[in-house]
Amino acid sequence: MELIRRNTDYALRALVLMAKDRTGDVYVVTRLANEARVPEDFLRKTLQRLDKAGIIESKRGPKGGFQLSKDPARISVLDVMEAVQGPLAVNRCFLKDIGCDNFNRCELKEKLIGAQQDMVDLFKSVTIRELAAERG
Amino acid sequence: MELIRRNTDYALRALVLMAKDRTGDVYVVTRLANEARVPEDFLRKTLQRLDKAGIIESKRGPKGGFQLSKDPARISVLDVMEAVQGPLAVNRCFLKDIGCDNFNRCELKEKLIGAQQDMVDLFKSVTIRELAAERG
DNA sequence: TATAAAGAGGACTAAAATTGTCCTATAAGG
DNA sequence: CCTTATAGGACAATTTTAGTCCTCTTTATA
Ligand code: FES
Ligand code: FES
Repeated sequence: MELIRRNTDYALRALVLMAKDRTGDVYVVTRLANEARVPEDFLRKTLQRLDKAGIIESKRGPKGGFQLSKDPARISVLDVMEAVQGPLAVNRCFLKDIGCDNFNRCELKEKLIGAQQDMVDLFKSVTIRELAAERG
Repeated sequence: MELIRRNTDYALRALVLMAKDRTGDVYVVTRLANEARVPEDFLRKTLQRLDKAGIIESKRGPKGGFQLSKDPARISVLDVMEAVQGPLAVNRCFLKDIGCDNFNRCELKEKLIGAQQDMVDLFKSVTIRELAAERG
């Protein structure tokens, strides 16, 4: 099983493209999609989520597009994952909007919640800047 | 998104039940399923995978059932996850049987593969014994 | 040896999630 | 006011997950 779904993967690729030349430009989805070889409409919907999460900003109209709204060093892979595919949990029980009627009696959860926190921290520590920095 | 699917969750619960009283008993799926409040047939299929992975052993016939074949301290959550739901990867590209035609040129992979290894190590470090030890 | 109690294994299904596509609306520059 | 771009939602195809069911094999024991 993979942790990163297609849409998150696409989002990461687009963000890296944007982070590479920090000209402050606005990027049109058509171009990002071509360069990342990714379905355009799907990418656009995904970028809209990043916009709502405050990771990028959208501008409509001619000369419009998407633009980073943060320093790439301050955008973590976790931020992107959670913006695109929702909260990251080890077990379904630990998701707020699902929950578990057995939570109080459950004997598995302490250790697993610990592991979940470690995992979250792990992906919080990898940033777009680092991804963009690989091989120049 | 959650890392542990239903079948892995069920498997963990069954393993913890087995680990709790180390009488060396053989456990019938009907009983495990009742105690863990889990669908019996589905649990049986899941336990069959644990058997193939060498984590438990099955015995057919009357007085048959499943039995731990290792010390619970030597069964990690990762072992169970991989036995039940296959290899754990950060990105689809990193799964052997899927792969990626862009792998050589890809600029995202180094950091992400590093994170993947950390994640694997993390779940390798949590054992059934620890899960079973919670609250007596 | 007949019977019954288990798991083995595969076919099948239902439901849910993922991964898209498409159409209309809205915003803004020129 | 025309064109370029995103916004947003409805829709569809595919894949995955989760589960059920049926038949077969193994084995203890009456
Ligand atoms: S928290 Fe739900 S069963 Fe453990
Ligand atoms: S390894 Fe497949 S695109 Fe990065």
